[in-house]
Amino acid sequence: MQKLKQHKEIITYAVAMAFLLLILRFLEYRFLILQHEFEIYAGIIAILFLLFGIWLSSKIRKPKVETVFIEKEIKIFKNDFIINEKAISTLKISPRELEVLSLMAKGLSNQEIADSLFVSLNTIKTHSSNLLEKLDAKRRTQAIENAKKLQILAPTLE
Amino acid sequence: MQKLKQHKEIITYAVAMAFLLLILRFLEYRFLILQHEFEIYAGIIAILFLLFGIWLSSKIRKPKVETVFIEKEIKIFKNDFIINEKAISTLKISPRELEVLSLMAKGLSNQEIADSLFVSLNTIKTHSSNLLEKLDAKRRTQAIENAKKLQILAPTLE
DNA sequence: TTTTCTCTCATCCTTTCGTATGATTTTAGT
DNA sequence: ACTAAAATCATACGAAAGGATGAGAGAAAA
Repeated sequence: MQKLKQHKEIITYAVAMAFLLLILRFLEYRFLILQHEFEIYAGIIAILFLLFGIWLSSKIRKPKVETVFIEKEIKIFKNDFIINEKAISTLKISPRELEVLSLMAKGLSNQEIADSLFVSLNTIKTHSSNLLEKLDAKRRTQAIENAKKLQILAPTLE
Repeated sequence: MQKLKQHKEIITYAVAMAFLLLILRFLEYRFLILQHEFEIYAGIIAILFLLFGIWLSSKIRKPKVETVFIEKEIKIFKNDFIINEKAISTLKISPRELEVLSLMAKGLSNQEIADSLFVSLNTIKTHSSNLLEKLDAKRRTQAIENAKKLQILAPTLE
């Protein structure tokens, strides 16, 4: 059954061919006796097979495949920021330090950070110092820049 | 002459057709006398016109074009950062100040900025002070943050 | 020519930041 | 119970950063 389906086209052509030959036979026995009708008979055959050829051709011919590449632009927003947890753990930055770091990046002073976290200025200074060392920075501005490059901090976007 | 060229194909088909009919005639006079050879004659006509039909079809018919659309994904990273010229002009930030600002954002100290711009530390301090006032900031970290929010500086992306 | 702007540099002073060091307390894991 | 890491706080000093102010040089606009 599957093979029948696979060779469906070939079978179709074969049937069509057989049908044409049958017509041929029919015409042969019908008109052969009448000698003078031969030209008409030949003409019919010619037209018939001409048409058959045209039809066959359209079926047989493989369609030209034209491949068109549609360039689909996929905009990737670099805003889909994912915190680089690995960097944080490898640099051994503690949660509290990270907290301080993010407030630093917002432009707060040590005193302001201390106030908002309800700890002393000295505590923030210690965190700050540790952060600078862990982030290999000499200044807080550099620390912030490095942290953003390492995707430890989200980029500042409007 | 031009018309000849324009109808070149049609003429070709006409000539081919005429040629085939000529063969038909020839075969007619050649084999008609021999009655028993009629089947062969009919077969030849059939094959001939079948082939002619196929050939004709291939010439006449427009080639079947099957268009295959393939979506090609093009990743576009959207860090298409555009400097907010308006903000710069409304805040009256001078080119030199902008230069200092961008170096600041990279984490350089005033001394390092002075060295890289071949000016004195005092000059950079002046620029820095002016920048802080223009950007409504109390600290350089805040100035940088504000500048990035105003799209005066590009965001830090890896 | 005069004015304005930008860039430059300086001085004095204050504030903030950063380093070094030590100590206490809490939390979490062994 | 012991240990290690984290968080807290402190003191003291030195290094940057920031504020206020004045001033000179050069270019461009009025």
